[in-house]
Amino acid sequence: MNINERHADFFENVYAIVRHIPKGRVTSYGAIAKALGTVSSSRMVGWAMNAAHSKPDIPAHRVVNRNGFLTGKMHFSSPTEMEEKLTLEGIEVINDQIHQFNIVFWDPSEELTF
DNA sequence: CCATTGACTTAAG
DNA sequence: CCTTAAGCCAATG
Repeated sequence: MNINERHADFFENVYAIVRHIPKGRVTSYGAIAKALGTVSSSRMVGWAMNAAHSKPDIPAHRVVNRNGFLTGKMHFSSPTEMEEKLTLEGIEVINDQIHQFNIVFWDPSEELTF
């Protein structure tokens, strides 16, 4: 592959996983990064999400940090959009944090059955 | 081109 | 248990 495709591949990988997050479930940046084998590059997952705005069907609202906080809510069209969408999917959000995060958490590894 | 920042996480003190 | 440091790497000034 070309040297220029090296980061794009990572981005596409992130998109693929995020798209596969089941409705009513959430995951974390680190979990995605870990699934890609680059657990230390969890920041790049967040950056990929920022770039994901140009992509359709990317439920970025289902991706939160490892504490279940909606750290990225401010990056949406509306600061409340992320919270609203999660609530509509049956996820309880309290004070910008996902309630029972450990229950609704979705491990990307399950979808690694490519 | 160098410095700073950021939708993160883990480890160490 | 709470606070800091460091690693990560692209983007922006």
